[in-house]
Amino acid sequence: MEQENTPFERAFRQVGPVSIGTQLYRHLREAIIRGELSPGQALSEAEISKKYSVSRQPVREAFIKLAEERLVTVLPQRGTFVVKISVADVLDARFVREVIEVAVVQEAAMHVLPEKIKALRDIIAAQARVPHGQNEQFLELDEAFHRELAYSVGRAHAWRVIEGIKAQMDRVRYLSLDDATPITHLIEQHSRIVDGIEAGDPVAAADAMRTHLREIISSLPGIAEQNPETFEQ
Amino acid sequence: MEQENTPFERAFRQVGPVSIGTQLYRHLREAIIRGELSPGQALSEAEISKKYSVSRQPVREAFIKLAEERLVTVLPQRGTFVVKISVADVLDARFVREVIEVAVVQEAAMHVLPEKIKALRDIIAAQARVPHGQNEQFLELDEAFHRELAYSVGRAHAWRVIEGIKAQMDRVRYLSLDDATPITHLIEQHSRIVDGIEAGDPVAAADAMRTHLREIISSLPGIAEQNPETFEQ
DNA sequence: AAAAGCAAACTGGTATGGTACAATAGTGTT
DNA sequence: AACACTATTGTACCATACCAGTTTGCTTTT
Repeated sequence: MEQENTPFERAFRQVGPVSIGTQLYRHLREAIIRGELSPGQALSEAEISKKYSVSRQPVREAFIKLAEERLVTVLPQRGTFVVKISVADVLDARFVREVIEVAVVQEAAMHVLPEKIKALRDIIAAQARVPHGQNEQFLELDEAFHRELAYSVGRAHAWRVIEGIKAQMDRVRYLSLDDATPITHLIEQHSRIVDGIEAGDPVAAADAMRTHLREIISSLPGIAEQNPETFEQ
Repeated sequence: MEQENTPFERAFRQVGPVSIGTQLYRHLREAIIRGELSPGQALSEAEISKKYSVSRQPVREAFIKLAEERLVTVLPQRGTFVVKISVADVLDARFVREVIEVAVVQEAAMHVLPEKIKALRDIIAAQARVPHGQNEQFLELDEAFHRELAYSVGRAHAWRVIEGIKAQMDRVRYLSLDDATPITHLIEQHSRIVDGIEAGDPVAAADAMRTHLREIISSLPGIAEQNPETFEQ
């Protein structure tokens, strides 16, 4: 965890309609995806509740949501653990994500509004302005791009599914932030996707998306070799 | 809810590694999908906990899981409600399910093992033996068919996504059990899907799957007209 | 020295009391 | 009669205590 907090000063309190449990869930989720919590690491309810000066109850609820997302596994009376990354699972998840996003981009190429294309171009432009080394900011805009793409054709449910899969894939990306594909290359791929959409060419758009998604995890085998402790088996 | 329970005799208790909260989740999930709990109906923690003679804690955890699956919505300090079915959401969910299952069946047509084909044929044969009117049993075998299909090509993650989507679609199916497509017709469609796989013809298998999934919700507009209270807006 | 047994220190699961907020019914006012 | 205000009820949320398994480490036994 990156931020400490002094005792007697609780890090989280219920603010507005956002419960402490939900805040904890979001916080822990980010920490796991970014690798700040190591795969295999034990996370007890008591430990987390003490760390953030809250009761076990909201911690427990956060764990339940994280378990639903396969980011932790809860073993009754034994412990809760950050799940290790599985190469097979990531490949399987990529397969599902690819077929969904390819279908989405094909729909977009056939009947998307010009204003939506502009919104996508704006996100790409923002990515180009991200300073070198600000990888987290880049990944946020990457998420915005894929979200906007799904929403542009009214596929909210598709995005919901993609979002869960993306979390698993992003865990790998954070492990390979440096030696991964250069950012400029990824921006270029985003542009080609929008080019295909704007040209009304579903085949070109689909090909661009496939290339993009496969390149994202191209470094997976090497990463798994370099970090045996964070991967399953 | 179908089953009553006498006071002082709790319906649920923690048995083995399955917690009360998990049992409640499964029970309520089935009840919602089958329409035994009406869309829009309020479900308070206290009410459910009293009904099953358990504390509010496991009920609350069941609600959280149901909310993650979009089967209930929790409004803080206001109540928890069974979500109404949305025609747009069902269509959106079907879109995602179609692209996934079409991709799965294409993979299967290209390299599936003969023993897996036999397993699929066995499920279809079992469906043919289901007595007329035993719709729940038929739907269980329908789920087994689609699960076995995904597992036959090692796409466990794909099935996990399909499972969630299927819940939304099954809510509609339970509403239209009688006037829906005849069961014999659906069995025939399953057979054609396996025919395409066995013939090693990805195009035929994909077409059969598309036809099948679109027919499943063909009755959606009519059902929405007949049950305005259970649908959104 | 090795193994068996036992006790203490964990773990997550459950029950219950209290809190803040929202909705509502009722009362008083205009 | 219509409206403002108040008290009551009901909700999900949080905190805390207790429970039942699991693990761990020490002690005892062989």
